[in-house]
Amino acid sequence: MTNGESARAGDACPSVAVFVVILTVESGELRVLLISRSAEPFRGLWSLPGGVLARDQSLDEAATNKLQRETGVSDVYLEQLYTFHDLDGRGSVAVAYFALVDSRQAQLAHRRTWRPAWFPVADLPPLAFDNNRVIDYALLRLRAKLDYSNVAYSVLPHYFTLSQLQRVYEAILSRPLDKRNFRKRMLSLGIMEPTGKTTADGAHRPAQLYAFRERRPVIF
Amino acid sequence: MTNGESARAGDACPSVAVFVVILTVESGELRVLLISRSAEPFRGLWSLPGGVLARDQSLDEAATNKLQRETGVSDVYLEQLYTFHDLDGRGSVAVAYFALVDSRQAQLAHRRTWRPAWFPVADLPPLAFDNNRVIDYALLRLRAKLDYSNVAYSVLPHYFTLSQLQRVYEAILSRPLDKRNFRKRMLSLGIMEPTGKTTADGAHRPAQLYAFRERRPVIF
DNA sequence: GCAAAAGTGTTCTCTGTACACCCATGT
DNA sequence: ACATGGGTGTACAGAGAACACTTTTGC
Repeated sequence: MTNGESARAGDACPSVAVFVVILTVESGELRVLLISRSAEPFRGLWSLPGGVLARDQSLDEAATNKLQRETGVSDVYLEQLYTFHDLDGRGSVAVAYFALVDSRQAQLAHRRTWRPAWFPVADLPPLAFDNNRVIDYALLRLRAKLDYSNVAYSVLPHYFTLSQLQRVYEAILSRPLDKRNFRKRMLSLGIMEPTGKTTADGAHRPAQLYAFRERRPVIF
Repeated sequence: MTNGESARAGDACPSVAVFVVILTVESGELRVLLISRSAEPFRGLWSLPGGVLARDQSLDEAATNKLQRETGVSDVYLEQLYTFHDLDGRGSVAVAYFALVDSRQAQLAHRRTWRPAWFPVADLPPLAFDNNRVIDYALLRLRAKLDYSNVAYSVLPHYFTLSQLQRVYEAILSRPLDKRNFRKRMLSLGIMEPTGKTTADGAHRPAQLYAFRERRPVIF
Protein backbone atom coordinates (compact mmCIF):
# COMPACT_ATOMS: atom_id res chain seq x y z
CA MET A 1 0.00 0.00 0.00
CA THR A 2 1.44 3.32 -0.96
CA ASN A 3 0.97 6.34 1.15
CA GLY A 4 -1.27 9.34 0.73
CA GLU A 5 -2.33 8.18 -2.68
CA SER A 6 -5.90 7.75 -3.80
CA ALA A 7 -6.89 4.67 -5.69
CA ARG A 8 -5.61 4.07 -9.18
CA ALA A 9 -6.57 1.51 -11.72
CA GLY A 10 -4.14 -1.22 -10.81
CA ASP A 11 -3.28 -4.44 -12.51
CA ALA A 12 -3.81 -6.49 -9.37
CA CYS A 13 -6.84 -4.76 -7.88
CA PRO A 14 -9.43 -6.85 -6.09
CA SER A 15 -12.92 -6.66 -7.56
CA VAL A 16 -15.74 -4.83 -5.84
CA ALA A 17 -19.22 -6.28 -5.44
CA VAL A 18 -22.37 -4.62 -4.13
CA PHE A 19 -25.06 -6.56 -2.26
CA VAL A 20 -28.43 -5.40 -1.02
CA VAL A 21 -30.30 -6.81 1.94
CA ILE A 22 -33.87 -6.05 0.86
CA LEU A 23 -36.27 -6.41 3.78
CA THR A 24 -40.01 -6.20 4.02
CA VAL A 25 -42.80 -6.98 6.47
CA GLU A 26 -45.41 -9.43 5.27
CA SER A 27 -47.93 -11.46 7.27
CA GLY A 28 -46.49 -10.04 10.44
CA GLU A 29 -43.04 -11.38 9.62
CA LEU A 30 -39.81 -9.69 8.67
CA ARG A 31 -38.69 -11.15 5.36
CA VAL A 32 -35.62 -10.85 3.16
CA LEU A 33 -35.35 -11.15 -0.60
CA LEU A 34 -33.12 -13.98 -1.77
CA ILE A 35 -32.18 -15.30 -5.16
CA SER A 36 -31.72 -18.87 -6.17
CA ARG A 37 -28.30 -19.33 -7.68
CA SER A 38 -28.32 -20.99 -11.04
CA ALA A 39 -24.56 -20.80 -11.47
CA GLU A 40 -21.53 -22.02 -9.61
CA PRO A 41 -20.27 -21.42 -7.05
CA PHE A 42 -22.99 -22.40 -4.59
CA ARG A 43 -25.35 -23.45 -7.35
CA GLY A 44 -28.79 -24.22 -5.94
CA LEU A 45 -28.22 -22.24 -2.75
CA TRP A 46 -29.82 -18.89 -2.09
CA SER A 47 -27.98 -15.61 -1.95
CA LEU A 48 -28.51 -11.89 -1.56
CA PRO A 49 -29.03 -9.94 -4.77
CA GLY A 50 -25.84 -8.27 -5.85
CA GLY A 51 -23.06 -8.27 -8.33
CA VAL A 52 -19.84 -6.78 -9.50
CA LEU A 53 -19.56 -3.00 -9.52
CA ALA A 54 -19.18 -1.57 -12.99
CA ARG A 55 -16.34 0.82 -13.62
CA ASP A 56 -18.51 3.88 -14.16
CA GLN A 57 -20.99 3.28 -11.36
CA SER A 58 -21.08 4.78 -7.92
CA LEU A 59 -21.80 2.46 -5.01
CA ASP A 60 -25.14 4.10 -4.29
CA GLU A 61 -26.13 3.87 -7.93
CA ALA A 62 -25.30 0.20 -8.03
CA ALA A 63 -27.37 -0.46 -4.92
CA THR A 64 -30.29 1.62 -6.16
CA ASN A 65 -30.23 -0.09 -9.55
CA LYS A 66 -30.09 -3.50 -8.01
CA LEU A 67 -33.07 -2.71 -5.80
CA GLN A 68 -35.01 -1.26 -8.71
CA ARG A 69 -34.31 -4.21 -10.97
CA GLU A 70 -35.24 -6.84 -8.43
CA THR A 71 -38.32 -5.22 -6.94
CA GLY A 72 -39.32 -2.37 -9.21
CA VAL A 73 -39.34 0.08 -6.31
CA SER A 74 -37.32 3.21 -5.69
CA ASP A 75 -37.59 6.08 -3.22
CA VAL A 76 -37.29 3.77 -0.27
CA TYR A 77 -35.03 3.64 2.72
CA LEU A 78 -31.63 2.53 1.45
CA GLU A 79 -28.49 2.80 3.48
CA GLN A 80 -24.94 1.52 3.29
CA LEU A 81 -24.33 -1.18 5.86
CA TYR A 82 -20.77 -2.38 5.94
CA THR A 83 -17.99 -3.43 3.62
CA PHE A 84 -16.99 -7.04 3.93
CA HIS A 85 -13.90 -8.72 2.73
CA ASP A 86 -13.57 -12.12 1.28
CA LEU A 87 -17.15 -13.26 1.71
CA ASP A 88 -16.52 -15.70 -1.08
CA GLY A 89 -13.04 -16.90 -0.19
CA ARG A 90 -11.64 -15.26 -3.29
CA GLY A 91 -10.51 -11.97 -1.83
CA SER A 92 -13.24 -9.74 -3.19
CA VAL A 93 -14.48 -6.61 -1.47
CA ALA A 94 -18.25 -6.60 -0.93
CA VAL A 95 -20.13 -3.42 -0.05
CA ALA A 96 -23.46 -4.29 1.56
CA TYR A 97 -26.54 -2.06 1.63
CA PHE A 98 -29.88 -2.55 3.23
CA ALA A 99 -33.32 -1.41 2.11
CA LEU A 100 -36.84 -1.62 3.45
CA VAL A 101 -39.66 -1.95 0.94
CA ASP A 102 -43.43 -2.31 0.90
CA SER A 103 -43.98 -5.82 -0.41
CA ARG A 104 -47.35 -4.84 -1.88
CA GLN A 105 -45.61 -2.35 -4.15
CA ALA A 106 -42.79 -4.68 -5.07
CA GLN A 107 -42.97 -6.59 -8.34
CA LEU A 108 -40.37 -9.28 -8.11
CA ALA A 109 -38.31 -9.78 -11.21
CA HIS A 110 -38.66 -13.20 -12.79
CA ARG A 111 -35.89 -14.04 -15.11
CA ARG A 112 -34.98 -17.21 -16.86
CA THR A 113 -31.90 -18.09 -14.90
CA TRP A 114 -32.87 -17.21 -11.36
CA ARG A 115 -35.87 -16.49 -9.24
CA PRO A 116 -36.16 -14.14 -6.31
CA ALA A 117 -38.37 -14.89 -3.30
CA TRP A 118 -39.12 -13.60 0.17
CA PHE A 119 -37.94 -15.63 3.16
CA PRO A 120 -38.69 -15.03 6.83
CA VAL A 121 -35.46 -13.93 8.46
CA ALA A 122 -36.21 -16.26 11.34
CA ASP A 123 -36.14 -19.26 9.04
CA LEU A 124 -33.59 -18.91 6.26
CA PRO A 125 -32.56 -21.58 3.78
CA PRO A 126 -28.88 -22.47 3.39
CA LEU A 127 -27.16 -19.39 2.00
CA ALA A 128 -24.29 -18.92 -0.40
CA PHE A 129 -21.09 -17.13 0.56
CA ASP A 130 -21.23 -15.71 4.05
CA ASN A 131 -24.59 -14.10 3.58
CA ASN A 132 -25.82 -15.00 7.05
CA ARG A 133 -23.34 -12.54 8.51
CA VAL A 134 -24.54 -9.79 6.21
CA ILE A 135 -28.20 -10.39 7.05
CA ASP A 136 -27.50 -10.51 10.78
CA TYR A 137 -25.70 -7.22 10.52
CA ALA A 138 -28.59 -5.67 8.61
CA LEU A 139 -31.06 -6.78 11.27
CA LEU A 140 -28.94 -5.25 14.02
CA ARG A 141 -28.79 -1.95 12.21
CA LEU A 142 -32.44 -1.92 11.29
CA ARG A 143 -33.54 -2.64 14.85
CA ALA A 144 -31.21 0.00 16.21
CA LYS A 145 -32.42 2.59 13.70
CA LEU A 146 -36.08 1.85 14.19
CA ASP A 147 -36.08 3.70 17.46
CA TYR A 148 -34.60 6.94 16.29
CA SER A 149 -35.39 7.28 12.61
CA ASN A 150 -38.34 7.12 10.28
CA VAL A 151 -37.20 3.97 8.43
CA ALA A 152 -40.70 2.56 8.62
CA TYR A 153 -42.01 5.02 6.05
CA SER A 154 -40.86 2.90 3.20
CA VAL A 155 -42.58 -0.27 4.33
CA LEU A 156 -46.01 1.34 4.62
CA PRO A 157 -48.44 3.00 2.19
CA HIS A 158 -48.69 6.81 2.27
CA TYR A 159 -51.73 6.61 4.54
CA PHE A 160 -51.61 4.18 7.41
CA THR A 161 -53.13 3.59 10.80
CA LEU A 162 -51.23 3.52 14.05
CA SER A 163 -52.11 -0.15 14.39
CA GLN A 164 -50.50 -0.93 11.05
CA LEU A 165 -47.42 0.98 12.12
CA GLN A 166 -47.31 -0.92 15.39
CA ARG A 167 -47.56 -4.25 13.59
CA VAL A 168 -44.56 -3.26 11.46
CA TYR A 169 -42.54 -2.37 14.55
CA GLU A 170 -43.54 -5.59 16.25
CA ALA A 171 -42.54 -7.66 13.23
CA ILE A 172 -39.14 -5.98 12.99
CA LEU A 173 -38.40 -6.20 16.70
CA SER A 174 -40.18 -9.54 17.00
CA ARG A 175 -41.77 -8.67 20.28
CA PRO A 176 -45.13 -7.20 21.26
CA LEU A 177 -45.36 -3.51 22.13
CA ASP A 178 -47.79 -1.74 24.42
CA LYS A 179 -50.43 0.07 22.38
CA ARG A 180 -50.74 3.17 24.54
CA ASN A 181 -47.03 3.67 25.01
CA PHE A 182 -46.38 3.07 21.34
CA ARG A 183 -48.91 5.69 20.25
CA LYS A 184 -47.75 8.21 22.80
CA ARG A 185 -44.15 7.85 21.66
CA MET A 186 -44.81 7.86 17.91
CA LEU A 187 -47.03 10.92 18.11
CA SER A 188 -44.63 12.77 20.38
CA LEU A 189 -41.85 12.38 17.80
CA GLY A 190 -43.81 14.71 15.54
CA ILE A 191 -42.85 12.75 12.44
CA MET A 192 -46.40 11.96 11.31
CA GLU A 193 -49.67 13.80 11.22
CA PRO A 194 -53.34 12.82 11.16
CA THR A 195 -54.91 13.20 7.72
CA GLY A 196 -58.49 13.54 8.91
CA LYS A 197 -59.40 10.52 6.81
CA THR A 198 -60.45 7.25 8.36
CA THR A 199 -60.54 3.63 7.33
CA ALA A 200 -63.82 1.77 6.93
CA ASP A 201 -62.69 -1.76 6.49
CA GLY A 202 -64.40 -4.07 8.88
CA ALA A 203 -66.75 -4.75 11.69
CA HIS A 204 -65.11 -2.34 14.07
CA ARG A 205 -64.52 1.28 14.81
CA PRO A 206 -62.87 3.16 11.90
CA ALA A 207 -59.21 4.11 12.38
CA GLN A 208 -57.60 7.48 11.90
CA LEU A 209 -55.20 7.56 8.94
CA TYR A 210 -51.80 9.17 9.39
CA ALA A 211 -49.05 10.18 6.97
CA PHE A 212 -45.32 10.73 7.54
CA ARG A 213 -44.29 14.36 7.22
CA GLU A 214 -41.10 13.29 5.45
CA ARG A 215 -40.84 10.34 3.12
CA ARG A 216 -37.07 10.31 3.01
CA PRO A 217 -34.45 9.07 5.50
CA VAL A 218 -34.39 11.23 8.63
CA ILE A 219 -32.61 10.61 11.92
CA PHE A 220 -33.83 12.08 15.17
CA MET B 1 -23.85 -5.67 -12.72
CA THR B 2 -24.63 -9.34 -12.93
CA ASN B 3 -26.93 -11.00 -10.51
CA GLY B 4 -26.26 -13.32 -7.62
CA GLU B 5 -22.58 -13.39 -8.43
CA SER B 6 -19.82 -12.63 -6.03
CA ALA B 7 -16.96 -10.46 -7.11
CA ARG B 8 -14.53 -11.65 -9.72
CA ALA B 9 -11.29 -10.25 -10.93
CA GLY B 10 -12.52 -8.09 -13.78
CA ASP B 11 -10.69 -6.18 -16.41
CA ALA B 12 -12.56 -2.96 -15.68
CA CYS B 13 -12.71 -3.10 -11.91
CA PRO B 14 -12.42 0.13 -9.97
CA SER B 15 -9.50 0.26 -7.56
CA VAL B 16 -9.98 0.04 -3.82
CA ALA B 17 -8.23 2.34 -1.36
CA VAL B 18 -8.14 2.19 2.42
CA PHE B 19 -7.89 5.32 4.57
CA VAL B 20 -7.51 5.63 8.31
CA VAL B 21 -8.68 8.55 10.42
CA ILE B 22 -6.21 8.31 13.29
CA LEU B 23 -7.33 10.40 16.23
CA THR B 24 -5.71 11.24 19.53
CA VAL B 25 -6.18 13.59 22.45
CA GLU B 26 -3.28 15.90 23.17
CA SER B 27 -3.18 19.10 25.20
CA GLY B 28 -6.89 18.80 25.78
CA GLU B 29 -7.59 18.80 22.06
CA LEU B 30 -8.83 16.14 19.70
CA ARG B 31 -6.27 15.80 16.91
CA VAL B 32 -6.05 13.90 13.66
CA LEU B 33 -2.99 12.55 11.88
CA LEU B 34 -2.43 14.02 8.43
CA ILE B 35 0.23 13.56 5.84
CA SER B 36 1.73 16.16 3.61
CA ARG B 37 1.40 15.13 0.01
CA SER B 38 4.61 15.21 -1.92
CA ALA B 39 3.05 13.93 -5.12
CA GLU B 40 0.27 15.00 -7.44
CA PRO B 41 -2.61 15.25 -7.26
CA PHE B 42 -3.06 17.79 -4.50
CA ARG B 43 0.69 18.16 -4.00
CA GLY B 44 1.39 20.26 -0.92
CA LEU B 45 -2.02 19.68 0.62
CA TRP B 46 -2.60 17.40 3.57
CA SER B 47 -4.45 14.12 3.44
CA LEU B 48 -5.44 11.14 5.53
CA PRO B 49 -2.98 8.25 5.55
CA GLY B 50 -4.10 5.56 3.18
CA GLY B 51 -3.43 3.86 -0.08
CA VAL B 52 -4.43 1.26 -2.57
CA LEU B 53 -5.47 -2.13 -1.25
CA ALA B 54 -3.12 -4.89 -2.31
CA ARG B 55 -4.59 -7.95 -3.91
CA ASP B 56 -3.81 -10.31 -1.08
CA GLN B 57 -4.76 -8.03 1.80
CA SER B 58 -7.96 -7.93 3.77
CA LEU B 59 -9.45 -4.53 4.51
CA ASP B 60 -8.79 -4.85 8.23
CA GLU B 61 -5.21 -5.89 7.57
CA ALA B 62 -4.64 -2.91 5.34
CA ALA B 63 -6.03 -0.53 7.98
CA THR B 64 -4.05 -2.18 10.79
CA ASN B 65 -0.84 -2.06 8.76
CA LYS B 66 -1.35 1.54 7.83
CA LEU B 67 -1.89 2.47 11.46
CA GLN B 68 1.12 0.47 12.56
CA ARG B 69 3.38 1.97 9.92
CA GLU B 70 2.37 5.55 10.59
CA THR B 71 2.28 5.49 14.37
CA GLY B 72 3.97 2.30 15.51
CA VAL B 73 0.98 1.35 17.62
CA SER B 74 -1.31 -1.65 17.45
CA ASP B 75 -3.95 -3.11 19.76
CA VAL B 76 -5.99 0.05 19.70
CA TYR B 77 -9.58 0.84 18.91
CA LEU B 78 -9.92 0.46 15.15
CA GLU B 79 -13.25 0.28 13.41
CA GLN B 80 -14.55 0.45 9.87
CA LEU B 81 -16.32 3.73 9.24
CA TYR B 82 -17.86 3.93 5.81
CA THR B 83 -17.07 3.23 2.19
CA PHE B 84 -16.93 6.28 0.01
CA HIS B 85 -17.06 6.52 -3.70
CA ASP B 86 -15.15 8.84 -5.91
CA LEU B 87 -13.46 10.89 -3.23
CA ASP B 88 -10.85 11.73 -5.79
CA GLY B 89 -13.02 12.32 -8.83
CA ARG B 90 -11.58 9.25 -10.52
CA GLY B 91 -14.16 6.68 -9.54
CA SER B 92 -12.22 4.83 -6.90
CA VAL B 93 -13.79 3.08 -3.93
CA ALA B 94 -12.37 4.21 -0.59
CA VAL B 95 -12.94 2.26 2.59
CA ALA B 96 -12.42 4.49 5.62
CA TYR B 97 -11.49 3.32 9.12
CA PHE B 98 -11.02 5.24 12.30
CA ALA B 99 -8.66 4.61 15.19
CA LEU B 100 -7.98 6.20 18.54
CA VAL B 101 -4.40 6.15 19.80
CA ASP B 102 -2.39 7.37 22.76
CA SER B 103 -0.16 10.05 21.30
CA ARG B 104 2.49 9.38 23.95
CA GLN B 105 2.88 5.87 22.64
CA ALA B 106 2.83 6.86 19.01
CA GLN B 107 6.11 7.25 17.14
CA LEU B 108 5.29 9.08 13.97
CA ALA B 109 6.96 7.75 10.87
CA HIS B 110 9.30 10.20 9.18
CA ARG B 111 10.04 9.30 5.63
CA ARG B 112 11.81 11.15 2.92
CA THR B 113 8.85 12.02 0.76
CA TRP B 114 6.17 12.90 3.27
CA ARG B 115 5.74 13.84 6.87
CA PRO B 116 2.89 13.06 9.18
CA ALA B 117 1.68 15.50 11.84
CA TRP B 118 -1.13 15.95 14.31
CA PHE B 119 -3.72 18.66 13.63
CA PRO B 120 -6.54 19.80 15.90
CA VAL B 121 -9.79 18.72 14.28
CA ALA B 122 -11.22 22.13 15.06
CA ASP B 123 -8.60 23.80 12.89
CA LEU B 124 -7.64 21.75 9.86
CA PRO B 125 -5.43 22.82 6.97
CA PRO B 126 -6.73 22.54 3.39
CA LEU B 127 -7.21 18.86 2.70
CA ALA B 128 -6.77 16.76 -0.41
CA PHE B 129 -9.61 14.80 -1.96
CA ASP B 130 -12.78 15.02 0.03
CA ASN B 131 -11.11 14.23 3.32
CA ASN B 132 -13.16 16.73 5.29
CA ARG B 133 -16.22 14.56 4.77
CA VAL B 134 -14.38 11.50 6.02
CA ILE B 135 -13.11 13.27 9.13
CA ASP B 136 -16.52 14.73 9.92
CA TYR B 137 -18.02 11.30 9.65
CA ALA B 138 -15.37 9.86 11.97
CA LEU B 139 -16.08 12.53 14.58
CA LEU B 140 -19.79 11.78 14.48
CA ARG B 141 -19.17 8.11 15.01
CA LEU B 142 -16.61 8.59 17.73
CA ARG B 143 -18.83 10.96 19.69
CA ALA B 144 -21.78 8.61 19.34
CA LYS B 145 -19.74 5.61 20.45
CA LEU B 146 -18.14 7.34 23.37
CA ASP B 147 -21.31 7.07 25.36
CA TYR B 148 -21.90 3.39 24.99
CA SER B 149 -18.52 1.78 24.39
CA ASN B 150 -15.06 1.69 25.92
CA VAL B 151 -13.32 3.42 22.98
CA ALA B 152 -11.39 5.57 25.41
CA TYR B 153 -9.21 2.68 26.53
CA SER B 154 -6.90 3.11 23.63
CA VAL B 155 -6.17 6.77 24.19
CA LEU B 156 -5.13 6.27 27.83
CA PRO B 157 -2.32 4.39 29.59
CA HIS B 158 -3.22 1.15 31.37
CA TYR B 159 -3.55 2.97 34.68
CA PHE B 160 -5.38 6.26 34.67
CA THR B 161 -7.28 8.53 36.98
CA LEU B 162 -10.92 9.47 36.59
CA SER B 163 -9.84 13.05 35.98
CA GLN B 164 -7.66 11.98 33.06
CA LEU B 165 -10.57 10.01 31.66
CA GLN B 166 -12.84 12.98 32.04
CA ARG B 167 -10.40 15.24 30.22
CA VAL B 168 -10.38 12.78 27.32
CA TYR B 169 -14.16 12.78 27.17
CA GLU B 170 -14.28 16.55 27.33
CA ALA B 171 -11.76 16.89 24.52
CA ILE B 172 -13.66 14.49 22.29
CA LEU B 173 -17.06 16.03 22.99
CA SER B 174 -15.59 19.54 23.23
CA ARG B 175 -17.73 20.49 26.14
CA PRO B 176 -17.23 20.40 29.90
CA LEU B 177 -18.76 17.57 31.92
CA ASP B 178 -19.90 17.54 35.51
CA LYS B 179 -17.36 15.74 37.67
CA ARG B 180 -19.77 13.99 40.01
CA ASN B 181 -22.13 12.83 37.29
CA PHE B 182 -19.25 11.69 35.13
CA ARG B 183 -17.75 9.55 37.88
CA LYS B 184 -21.08 8.09 38.87
CA ARG B 185 -21.83 7.08 35.31
CA MET B 186 -18.40 5.69 34.46
CA LEU B 187 -18.22 3.60 37.61
CA SER B 188 -21.78 2.34 37.21
CA LEU B 189 -20.90 0.96 33.76
CA GLY B 190 -18.64 -1.55 35.48
CA ILE B 191 -16.06 -1.32 32.71
CA MET B 192 -13.18 -0.26 34.92
CA GLU B 193 -11.93 -1.14 38.36
CA PRO B 194 -9.80 0.57 40.99
CA THR B 195 -6.27 -0.79 41.15
CA GLY B 196 -5.57 0.24 44.73
CA LYS B 197 -2.59 2.24 43.47
CA THR B 198 -2.55 6.01 43.61
CA THR B 199 -0.72 8.81 41.87
CA ALA B 200 1.74 11.04 43.73
CA ASP B 201 2.42 13.72 41.22
CA GLY B 202 1.83 17.14 42.63
CA ALA B 203 0.83 19.42 45.42
CA HIS B 204 -2.55 17.87 45.92
CA ARG B 205 -4.39 14.84 47.12
CA PRO B 206 -3.24 11.62 45.38
CA ALA B 207 -5.68 10.15 42.88
CA GLN B 208 -6.95 6.60 42.70
CA LEU B 209 -5.72 4.75 39.61
CA TYR B 210 -8.18 2.72 37.59
CA ALA B 211 -7.79 0.18 34.79
CA PHE B 212 -10.25 -0.96 32.12
CA ARG B 213 -11.42 -4.52 32.58
CA GLU B 214 -11.24 -5.07 28.84
CA ARG B 215 -8.69 -3.48 26.57
CA ARG B 216 -10.45 -4.39 23.36
CA PRO B 217 -13.52 -2.92 21.65
CA VAL B 218 -16.69 -3.56 23.64
CA ILE B 219 -20.14 -2.09 23.18
CA PHE B 220 -22.58 -1.76 26.06
C1' DG C 1 -76.21 -7.49 21.37
C1' DC C 2 -71.93 -9.16 20.27
C1' DA C 3 -67.51 -9.47 18.06
C1' DA C 4 -63.52 -6.83 16.64
C1' DA C 5 -60.35 -3.37 16.46
C1' DA C 6 -59.70 1.78 17.87
C1' DG C 7 -58.77 4.84 21.18
C1' DT C 8 -57.41 6.85 25.71
C1' DG C 9 -54.41 8.34 31.35
C1' DT C 10 -52.21 7.55 35.40
C1' DT C 11 -48.66 5.70 38.34
C1' DC C 12 -44.08 4.19 39.18
C1' DT C 13 -39.28 3.60 38.41
C1' DC C 14 -35.11 4.82 36.52
C1' DT C 15 -31.83 7.86 34.37
C1' DG C 16 -29.81 12.15 33.52
C1' DT C 17 -28.74 16.63 35.26
C1' DA C 18 -27.88 20.48 38.25
C1' DC C 19 -25.35 21.92 41.94
C1' DA C 20 -21.21 23.02 46.41
C1' DC C 21 -18.29 21.59 49.74
C1' DC C 22 -14.50 18.99 52.28
C1' DC C 23 -10.00 16.18 51.72
C1' DA C 24 -5.11 15.02 51.11
C1' DT C 25 -0.97 16.54 49.64
C1' DG C 26 3.39 19.68 48.49
C1' DT C 27 5.36 23.95 49.16
C1' DA D 1 -1.57 28.43 55.72
C1' DC D 2 -2.55 28.21 51.14
C1' DA D 3 -2.84 26.44 46.56
C1' DT D 4 -4.03 22.43 43.81
C1' DG D 5 -6.59 18.91 42.09
C1' DG D 6 -9.28 14.60 44.31
C1' DG D 7 -13.33 13.05 45.99
C1' DT D 8 -18.30 12.88 47.51
C1' DG D 9 -24.55 13.17 47.84
C1' DT D 10 -29.02 14.97 47.13
C1' DA D 11 -33.03 16.81 44.77
C1' DC D 12 -35.57 17.53 40.62
C1' DA D 13 -37.31 16.59 35.95
C1' DG D 14 -38.23 13.77 32.02
C1' DA D 15 -38.62 9.23 29.76
C1' DG D 16 -39.93 4.58 29.51
C1' DA D 17 -42.80 0.77 31.24
C1' DA D 18 -46.80 -1.33 33.31
C1' DC D 19 -51.51 -1.61 33.24
C1' DA D 20 -57.69 -1.89 31.76
C1' DC D 21 -61.57 0.02 30.16
C1' DT D 22 -64.73 2.62 26.83
C1' DT D 23 -65.96 3.61 21.88
C1' DT D 24 -67.45 2.81 17.27
C1' DT D 25 -68.63 0.10 13.82
C1' DG D 26 -70.60 -4.28 10.91
C1' DC D 27 -73.21 -8.10 11.27
